[in-house]
Amino acid sequence: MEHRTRARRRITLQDLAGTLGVSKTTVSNAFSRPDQLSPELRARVMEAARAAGYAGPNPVARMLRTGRAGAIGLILPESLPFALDDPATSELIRGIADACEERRLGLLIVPGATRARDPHTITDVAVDGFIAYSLPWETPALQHVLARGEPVVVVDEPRIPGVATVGVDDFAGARLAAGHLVGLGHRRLGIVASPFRPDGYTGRGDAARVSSSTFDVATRRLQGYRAAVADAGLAVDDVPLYECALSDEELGRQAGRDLLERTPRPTAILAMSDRLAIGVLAAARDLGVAVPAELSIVGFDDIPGATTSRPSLTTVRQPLRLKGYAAARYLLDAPGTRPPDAAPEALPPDGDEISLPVELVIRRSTAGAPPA
Amino acid sequence: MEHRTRARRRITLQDLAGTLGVSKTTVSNAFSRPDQLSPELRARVMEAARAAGYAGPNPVARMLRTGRAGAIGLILPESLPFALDDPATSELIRGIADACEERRLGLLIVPGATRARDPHTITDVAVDGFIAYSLPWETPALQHVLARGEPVVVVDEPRIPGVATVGVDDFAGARLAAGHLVGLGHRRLGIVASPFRPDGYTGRGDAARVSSSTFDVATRRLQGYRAAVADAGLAVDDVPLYECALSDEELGRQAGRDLLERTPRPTAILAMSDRLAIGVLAAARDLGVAVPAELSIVGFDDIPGATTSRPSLTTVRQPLRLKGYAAARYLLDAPGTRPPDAAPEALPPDGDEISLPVELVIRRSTAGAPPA
DNA sequence: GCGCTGTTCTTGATCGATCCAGAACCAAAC
DNA sequence: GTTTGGTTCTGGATCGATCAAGAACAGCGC
Repeated sequence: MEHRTRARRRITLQDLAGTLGVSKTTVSNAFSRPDQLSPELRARVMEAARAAGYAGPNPVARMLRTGRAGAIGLILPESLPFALDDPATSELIRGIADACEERRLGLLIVPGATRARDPHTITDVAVDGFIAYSLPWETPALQHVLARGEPVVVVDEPRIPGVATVGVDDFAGARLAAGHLVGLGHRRLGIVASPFRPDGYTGRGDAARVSSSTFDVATRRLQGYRAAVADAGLAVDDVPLYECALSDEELGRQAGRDLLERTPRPTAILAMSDRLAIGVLAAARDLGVAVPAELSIVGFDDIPGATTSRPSLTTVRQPLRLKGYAAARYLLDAPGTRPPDAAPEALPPDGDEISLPVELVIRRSTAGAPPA
Repeated sequence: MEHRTRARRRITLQDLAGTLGVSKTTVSNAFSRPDQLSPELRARVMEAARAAGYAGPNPVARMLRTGRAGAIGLILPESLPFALDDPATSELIRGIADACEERRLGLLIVPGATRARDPHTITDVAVDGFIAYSLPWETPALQHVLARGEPVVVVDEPRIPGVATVGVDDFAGARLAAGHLVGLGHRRLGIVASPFRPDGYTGRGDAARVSSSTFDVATRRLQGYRAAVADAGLAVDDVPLYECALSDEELGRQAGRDLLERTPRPTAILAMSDRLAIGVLAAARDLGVAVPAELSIVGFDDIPGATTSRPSLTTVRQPLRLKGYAAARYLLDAPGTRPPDAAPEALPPDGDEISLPVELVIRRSTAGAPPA
């Protein structure tokens, strides 16, 4: 037991150099730059290292010296368990992981940014840059990252001047969705929204909340919906809105029930995410409303579950996994980010906004409006 | 543009101390130990920091000095996308994340350990300890971690003398599953196994592969199955075995088809994971074999999908999320792991094996054996 | 023999913080 | 007036590596 209590100081590169009678640079080279020393000496060093139980340079010391951390950080708004439950988020993570594997980098996850007031977890973490996903304006964690001056790429939101952002054209996507419905003859629509503010509110739409929204994506999608509604000559204010604090099936169901119990009942519902849309599907089932005969539903995202739902979901597809991949690649390759020795020319400027394409995918949850 | 190219050296604690005319220790204390200096001076320091754009101590430098990294590493056998697809793995991650949030630690994911020959990704990462999940014997990445002497907790496998392991009693669980089936009168069983060696083999059982297995869990579950079979007075060697390279539905289906096309057809199939079992369910559907009337199926794990499958799955429940949580807690609290200042007494010895309980959950995929 | 190029290895500075021991100062206690 | 005690602040050593510059020595051509 003694060997643990005594906290025998771990052997260092310096020690090893000492016992070998060579300089520490040589030992360092043996591990990190094998071409810089003769094969025989290198073999001797490695042998001595094995004998001494030295497993290679301390990563932290190396980081300090080189300035590279070998990992990127992912800042998530909610807890990791929640993120894993959410297909859109986990697709995003897959995309980021794809890029990390290409570059052989670790992925450091820092969840719960929306809740955490304490910057501790963020500031104490060693990464080469951060990806911040779907955060409200003024998230303290994000402020700290920006203050620290580390490279950051934001995915979806918030758009911050001078900070690179990867996202989709939410306005166009939403407009496409709503345009599809009005094109099918629907005149009584309803909207199920993801949150406008990160305060846990779930309930009927509230103009004050909408106008003070701290979530860009929800705002832009709403504008897209309304643009199509207005284009069709309908009154934007007549479209009922239900806001859900979280994008999950249960709240979508709750929203669906609220909207479907109104009179006149909407003939079509726009949901800002597929999970919400699937919840609305459940609400329709609960209330005996036939989809798509009596009610059309359009989601957003095109998560895997959108094809397997009953009926399958018409939705706005966004390339979720690609979004993660693109964000990571941009983070790693953009000028502010890449190692100083890399050529700085011919790279996109900082603060870029990368917009990935969206596409309306028509499945079985939408059909012509029922006769009035 | 110039400000980026020029790579203006980032301001340090030292610089700040210089401009303020105080010592760096004082500045350090202002950030990390506010009680060590007068409120006025601290205010001055913080103000100057804000003015200078200094966002707090460099985490890497702090790590080097303090020896704490503020994150734990998770070594996964496959890619992260695969892990996220696998409900058992993602439950485990949830559990680990629970513990990380309690302790406000980051979670650094290092995937693809089975494939990676190059230790680079592992050795370059700064963490306070590793959780290694379900790795075959002699995974190079694991060897490196052990060589480095970092605290490690293994989840499930491999069991290594002197290394703490968190798992379940696979033998007992498997025996329970098989005992349930023979208790129902089944005499012709089949087994769908998770891999015995990490070489991508999928196909009929092979005694040589089984006896040279590098996956402890599969081995112990097989032994558990066979123990129950032997207890019932049946010939162990008569039970057909199909090995799947990966624990996913598609391979389970393939295995199911193989087993169900044999004559005599098995009346019950034991699968080493729920995903495999769900694949067997699909195979039965493909071949028009009624479950449970003509075929009983027992899974392992009790993933969320086990209740929603048609029919719902009888399975051996293991507390997946708790397993992750327990592993992380053990890593953080066990003697080898905790910061040197903590009291070392009254803690479990190193190399402990924590075994979490399993439980047979009987649902609708099992029933009495059909009349011969 | 002289300079030249190239390989192999070493020295000393550096990355940016924390920590330890102690200095300076002031107030209370004897 | 000296001691004691308690804040508050400082200087230098230290964590464990990498890096830039240069020394030592070899081989090669002329």
